[in-house]
Amino acid sequence: MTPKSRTGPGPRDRFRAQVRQEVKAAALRQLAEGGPEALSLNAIAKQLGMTGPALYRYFANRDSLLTELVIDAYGDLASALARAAGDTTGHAAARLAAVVRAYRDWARTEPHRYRLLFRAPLPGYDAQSTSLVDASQPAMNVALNVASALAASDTALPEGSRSQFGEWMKRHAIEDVSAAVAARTTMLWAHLHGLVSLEIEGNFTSMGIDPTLFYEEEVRDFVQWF
Amino acid sequence: MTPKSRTGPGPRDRFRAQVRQEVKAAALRQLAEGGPEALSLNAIAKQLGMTGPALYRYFANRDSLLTELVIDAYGDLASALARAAGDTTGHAAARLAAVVRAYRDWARTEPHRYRLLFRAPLPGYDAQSTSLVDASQPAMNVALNVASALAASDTALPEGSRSQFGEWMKRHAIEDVSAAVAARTTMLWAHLHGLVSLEIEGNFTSMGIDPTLFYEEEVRDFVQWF
DNA sequence: TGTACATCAGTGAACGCGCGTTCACTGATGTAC
DNA sequence: TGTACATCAGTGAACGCGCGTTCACTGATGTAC
Repeated sequence: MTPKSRTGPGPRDRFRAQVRQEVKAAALRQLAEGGPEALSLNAIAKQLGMTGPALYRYFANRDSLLTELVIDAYGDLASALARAAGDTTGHAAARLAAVVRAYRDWARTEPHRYRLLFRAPLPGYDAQSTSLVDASQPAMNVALNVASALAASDTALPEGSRSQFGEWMKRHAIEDVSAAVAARTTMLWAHLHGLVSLEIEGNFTSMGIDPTLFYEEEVRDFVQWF
Repeated sequence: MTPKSRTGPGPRDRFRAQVRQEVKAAALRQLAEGGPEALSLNAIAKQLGMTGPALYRYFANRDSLLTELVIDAYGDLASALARAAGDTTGHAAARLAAVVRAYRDWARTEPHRYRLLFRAPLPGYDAQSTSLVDASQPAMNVALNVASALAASDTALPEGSRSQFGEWMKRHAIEDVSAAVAARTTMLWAHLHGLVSLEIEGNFTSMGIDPTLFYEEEVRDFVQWF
């Protein structure tokens, strides 16, 4: 039952919201140190000077905390990409390059959150649930829009792919993007994901190689494709 | 102290070797079901009808079992790639395509082992230790050799990359491969890793898209690069 | 060939630890009259 | 403005579980003479 006449959150609500944020911040600190399986409610509580059960006032259980972290991370990534796209003026290719670099930079700055997004974090945790797939959409949309500006006309694409991407776009209400651009952007994303995940796991470092040039090459390849 | 005059393993040695294999097989079964953090010595022992401490007769500890699984997996992947390269006759591009498909197929058949290779499996486990980097080399060599057959002449490559890859090859005693081919093959590998890891985590499935065509495109792109 | 001995696979108990989660409760805080 | 009440954050104990690892031991197996 809500209070008689009240608009906006009361002091208790604000307190709740703030503690929720602190819990999430502590959780991220743990992820940064120990990987997804190191996320422990008891340890988080201890870090905040509370006992374990207190957290159940703020999150239903461990999985919903994890889910919220994933959704936050998707939102954060999308913001970073959108900022890069918006900050850059000039040719669409330059904007795409900025988005690509922003993708890489975000992952390098917060590798633990990147891992949270793109690998099944825990046994039994469904990383492809509808809500999570939806949460990933905004970031993808940034890339799609910039890519669309690069290639107005619909280029060649095998019929199978055309219909598959067409369905996908219809399902996510994506308009003003051709199936060819969607397919090509997905491929770009896969390429970037390959580079980024090898980079943050230290594979290039152990080879003694700086992957920076690879990212620039991606952009050139992408542009030439149309 | 070794027995007086004996060549080859005795019955006890053979028994040991067999149990070791059974332990590893049980471990892989567990990985297939629960992910890397689900690998439990006690659970493995139970599956083999033994008690936990018995495993310490066969492996020093959990980490060395894990390491052995990783090394086995690298060997297995290298075999699969070499088989694909050897089975295919004809133009070098066809052989490369076969290797690419073999890479994908191996990952699809054994996603849990693929994950074991290309992500930091556990907090505190050093996936980039020297022995593991060495173990990964044979698989890379298969790709390098096939790629080399495709492009004999040394094409353009930024100076920074040229020297970095030159050093890398010197360190791993890789000969008859140009720095440009090494760089390009590394890029191909990163691309494939991106596709494969998204595929085995279910990202394409959740998009309703069959990534098969993407792999074929990789090969075409690679060949055209020279 | 038979017997004594060394080897070593496997057990069972124990150590110390951490996990997520539930439950009944205390005590402070904000709210309504 | 003051008092009674409802709300609800947080505690502490408990449940049941699993983990890796050590240790002293039993008992079977292979080996040497």
